[in-house]
Amino acid sequence: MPLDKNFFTDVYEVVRLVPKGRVTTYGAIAEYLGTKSSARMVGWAMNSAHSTSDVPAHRVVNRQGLLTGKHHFATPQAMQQLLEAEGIVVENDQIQNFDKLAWYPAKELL
DNA sequence: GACATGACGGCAG
DNA sequence: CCTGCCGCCATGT
Repeated sequence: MPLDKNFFTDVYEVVRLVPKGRVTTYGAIAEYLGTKSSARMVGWAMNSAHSTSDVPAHRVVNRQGLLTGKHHFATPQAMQQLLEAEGIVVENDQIQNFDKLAWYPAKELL
């Protein structure tokens, strides 16, 4: 069990801090961590987050507000269902009012 | 050890 | 406006 997952841990923490009914993006998290160029790593961290029940990965979407990672959930519907359960409107895997729901740790959590 | 891929994003053409 | 490539780091084959 490598403990060098400080990066991952940071990602989990930020995602966990996302207010209910809000969503964040891979780029936002990456930028907050200083590795904005490595947005992919954030996604990879989410992959690991799958084992962590404390990480609401469903609140993490890409820059377009598109549920790109829904396929990685237990079921492709789980992500959208969870989002809708929080009051977020999702249509065709696309979050509506994404610009309003977007939560940027580097800005909001400033 | 090298090549290909991945829950992304930005820039160039 | 749309398409394509590169960068970034880690993992799998």
